Amino acid sequence: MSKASNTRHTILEKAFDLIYKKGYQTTSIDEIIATTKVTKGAFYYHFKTKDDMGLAIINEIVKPTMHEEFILPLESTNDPLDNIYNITESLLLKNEYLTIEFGCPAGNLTQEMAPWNVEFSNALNEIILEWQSSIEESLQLAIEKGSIQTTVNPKQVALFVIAGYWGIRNYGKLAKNIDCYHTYLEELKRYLNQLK
Amino acid sequence: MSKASNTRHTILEKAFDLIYKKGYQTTSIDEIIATTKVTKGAFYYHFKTKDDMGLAIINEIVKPTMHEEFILPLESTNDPLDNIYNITESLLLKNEYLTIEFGCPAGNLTQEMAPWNVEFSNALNEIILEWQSSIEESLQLAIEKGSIQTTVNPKQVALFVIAGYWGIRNYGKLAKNIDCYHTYLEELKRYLNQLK
DNA sequence: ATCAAAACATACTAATTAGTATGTTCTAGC
DNA sequence: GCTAGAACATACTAATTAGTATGTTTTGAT
Repeated sequence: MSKASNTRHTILEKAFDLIYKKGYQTTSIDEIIATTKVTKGAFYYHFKTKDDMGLAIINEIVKPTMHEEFILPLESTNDPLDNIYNITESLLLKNEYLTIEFGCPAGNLTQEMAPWNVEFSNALNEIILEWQSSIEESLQLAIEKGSIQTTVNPKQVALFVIAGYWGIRNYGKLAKNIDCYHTYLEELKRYLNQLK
Repeated sequence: MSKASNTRHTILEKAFDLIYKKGYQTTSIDEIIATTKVTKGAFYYHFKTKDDMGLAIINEIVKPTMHEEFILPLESTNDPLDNIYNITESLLLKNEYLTIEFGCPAGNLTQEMAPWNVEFSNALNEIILEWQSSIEESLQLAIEKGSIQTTVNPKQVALFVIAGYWGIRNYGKLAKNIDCYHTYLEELKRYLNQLK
């Protein structure tokens, strides 16, 4: 990686971290350049505006990360329902980048920005739709294989799972204790099993 | 209501509306006093700080409203599962104060403020715990009456329902279309029926 | 080695922010 | 009607904000 694109990437990563913890609007450019030790000139060389940087974070940090941690594991040969449970459990209890008090980065950005920034909204929507359709597809495959009931509606289940994940992430921000994650996972397991 | 307490209440209501739509941090005092046509002197006579007003909004607007719309309907004599479904449907599709693109006021505030404001966090947590425990209690009663399975774990189901609600509210902010609410409600119905 | 463009550095600006200082007016009890 | 405190009004401040103007340095191709 060239020195310049390294600077750009450093900004994106540190800014992502600040935004994940503090929110987008309340993370200032001054704060970002202070923690990255990059000057304002360098920042505005790489990004036209703050929103330009925000979009780059969604597309170049959030999107690939979610692809790796949410989508790819779904494509394993295990039972789709097991996959969904294991991915959720892993995200809630084992992921090293996410902490309970700060929630889900994509969820946070959606909550904060979706009503007021069409570009953010579209970029986030793309990511979520990708997640949703890969859950759907894996469920559809399971129906065809006969491993889950034919009355299962893949679209509904996918949405239900995603909503649950975002919701428990937000709940966790209040509870600040992983007990709620365990409780949630127990019920998720029951819910998924009942689809078999 | 005296003129003074009327001023105070007007501030709280209009500020709530702005904060619901724009977020807490990005709603300025200047904006609040502009839309309420109250002067800064009046504002700071009624509220020590912005956070003081924020707390008052949670305790005096959000809390009673949620009590009325989330808790009280649970106490009707219907089947608890029907109650849960009907309340959720009513909140998602029929509530006149809530709109899909702006999500859930309590969920928004949690997302934005929980990690950084202990007082907000505590106040919001109180509200959610009240909601949660009233769902729990109504499920417990149903178990005792024999109308749902004895293997149902009320704590788990309550958390699952709340997470789902907050999650679909956040999802809706991206989707900006009530189709997702209908899809979610279908699966919620299926999930709840399976507990019988 | 030269040179043009890429990459970065510094010092500024104009707007907005929460909050304050210092008033004036209204209202209720006497 | 008088008066004290409640209720409100106006003009300010200091800090912070995103973004810009105007530079200097670094880099890679020739």
